[in-house]
Amino acid sequence: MMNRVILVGRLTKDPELRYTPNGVAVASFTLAVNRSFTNQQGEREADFINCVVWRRPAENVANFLKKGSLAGVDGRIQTRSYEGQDGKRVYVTEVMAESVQFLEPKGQSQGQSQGQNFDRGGNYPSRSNEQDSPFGNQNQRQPQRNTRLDEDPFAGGGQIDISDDDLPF
Amino acid sequence: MMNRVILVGRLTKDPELRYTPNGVAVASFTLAVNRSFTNQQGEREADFINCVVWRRPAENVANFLKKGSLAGVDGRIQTRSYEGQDGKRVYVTEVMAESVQFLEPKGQSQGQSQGQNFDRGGNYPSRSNEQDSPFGNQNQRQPQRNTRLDEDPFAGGGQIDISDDDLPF
Amino acid sequence: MMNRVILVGRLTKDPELRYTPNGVAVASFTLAVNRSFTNQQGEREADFINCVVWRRPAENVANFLKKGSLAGVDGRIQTRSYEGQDGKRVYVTEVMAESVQFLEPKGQSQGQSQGQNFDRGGNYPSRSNEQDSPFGNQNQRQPQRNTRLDEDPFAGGGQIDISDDDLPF
Amino acid sequence: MMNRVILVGRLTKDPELRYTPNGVAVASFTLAVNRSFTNQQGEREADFINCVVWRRPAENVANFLKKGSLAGVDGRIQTRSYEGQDGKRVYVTEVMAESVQFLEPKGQSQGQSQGQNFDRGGNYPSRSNEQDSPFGNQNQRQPQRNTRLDEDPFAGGGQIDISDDDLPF
DNA sequence: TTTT
DNA sequence: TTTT
Repeated sequence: MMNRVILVGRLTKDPELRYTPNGVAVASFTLAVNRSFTNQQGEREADFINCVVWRRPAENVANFLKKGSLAGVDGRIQTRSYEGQDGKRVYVTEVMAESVQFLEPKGQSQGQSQGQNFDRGGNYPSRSNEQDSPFGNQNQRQPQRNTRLDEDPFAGGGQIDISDDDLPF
Repeated sequence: MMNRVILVGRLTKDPELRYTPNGVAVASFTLAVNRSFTNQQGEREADFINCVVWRRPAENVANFLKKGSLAGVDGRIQTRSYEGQDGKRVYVTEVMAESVQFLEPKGQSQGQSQGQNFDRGGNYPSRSNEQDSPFGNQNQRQPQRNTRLDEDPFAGGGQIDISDDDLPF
Repeated sequence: MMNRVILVGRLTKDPELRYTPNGVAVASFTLAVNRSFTNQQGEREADFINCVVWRRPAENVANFLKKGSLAGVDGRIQTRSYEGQDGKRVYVTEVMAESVQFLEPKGQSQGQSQGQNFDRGGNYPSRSNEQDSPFGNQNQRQPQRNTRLDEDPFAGGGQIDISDDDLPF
Repeated sequence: MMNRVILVGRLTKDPELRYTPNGVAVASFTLAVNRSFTNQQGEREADFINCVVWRRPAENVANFLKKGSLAGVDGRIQTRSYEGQDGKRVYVTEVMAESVQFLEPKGQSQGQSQGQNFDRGGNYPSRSNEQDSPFGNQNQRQPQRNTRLDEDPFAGGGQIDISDDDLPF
């Protein structure tokens, strides 16, 4: 089984940074990737691809990228599902970024670190629980949260009234 | 802008082959790609990734792959949206396969063409309208169909009563 | 069989543009790709990866990229061999770019076409002979040239006295 | 900077497994990747791509893959150079595999672990010195060996009389 | 809900 | 709605 995605595009908005109850950082952002071909009307469309990063690179993304920034992503496609507000299952396909590359030239935008690679360092817990570890082991009132992400980070859940352990991340 | 996806996984079901009103073949299928790591429960999960192919490779996919077949995909992530039955916009992220590789060994399953590459040949119309050309130019009662795919090939629209030019593909 | 390479890096020199006897353009250039990790001395090394492009994108590369330009490449790894000057076989591994992306911001360097994708258009001969077609069919005094490239475009063959049909491309 | 390679092909020979003086495993093998197109003579050529893996996945490769095995590689292109026997610099381009996927069906060949992913586990030292750490820090009579690999694992150095700390890996 |  |  292989699963590899590489993208270069521009952020449609500032990235969103959140923390799990256990203090693990997650950033989410959408990349607009212009197509290399035009449609029948001669227009160049774009794909809008939702991306997620964890831990240190998440914080780097939040610090160095903003709406319009040119960024590269190397990661995998990930699918999850959650219960929608109407009670039916919503299926989500997004890119889990393993490294994010800042492609904005030095000095342009506020980023001082051109071409820096926001890699997952080697000092993090084993990859085998990278998705689930953020939720911790204690206090599992909604234990399914440990297997699959149960909310959509792109759905704008911020305005919903949630207690700490309801947090999607 | 760059957009590249490579997947190797197994079909969750037989592929579905359809034709646009203009006679262009489209196949859709879902690839189950097992993750290389395990979750907190020690289970190996999978991602279920929807893929679409057009034209000749679509027909090859329909002829040579079936539920459980091991296949490789080289393509791009594509996003589209359509009007859901409840009137609200549904956003779809899927993989538009440019070539599909049959990785099943010879003789296993019915496929007689091991390792064959279901490439888009060179004899097709220019890539610049690959998404839209299937829908043709005439009879545009729902002209938005020419810019964006307006139905979800994975939503099982087959049972809906549609006339020829309502076909999602 | 699958073979896909994606690179983002900077040109180590201006690209070299040549033409085959049949007038087909080939550009070659080397991309310096900084590694995301440091070595034992704490230095960040780079990989220097030779790339080749054909036809229209070759001319775009020659027109829009120069030493130091940031570029993205989507292509395949290609291996060839040729007779070295000492009579022994030299093996070459390089990237055959299918599309080249100019990632330099507008106005920076002379390139006026930021983010333009130097794709192979759809109007070229079928992919099935993309490597060989440049050499044409006539005048095959060195017919092996039609099967495999026989000189190294990165070896600096320019200073060698060659007649038109000795050209490596 | 981005650097990503994905390959699916067959081993041209049994993999070679070596150990550094410090006991770190390195496997090298060549993947034959058939092209998806044919040349002017209508023949389907192949690219022969040298690959290297380190540590645990190196041992898995040595145990489960052999000549003819179908394998997938996810990694990066790496370039190095070493002093040739004639005193001139030899430049090498190869694929440093980060994970190797065994694509042979169960029971075919000796491999009992179909579809297993020979990933680099999470329990290894940080990626920042993945290339150099095998050589250790002590006994650096040829200190350049710590910065760049100085011999070609594909050159068949086995027959050369070398003491332990001369080992290329 | 989309970027230059 | 998921594959071996």
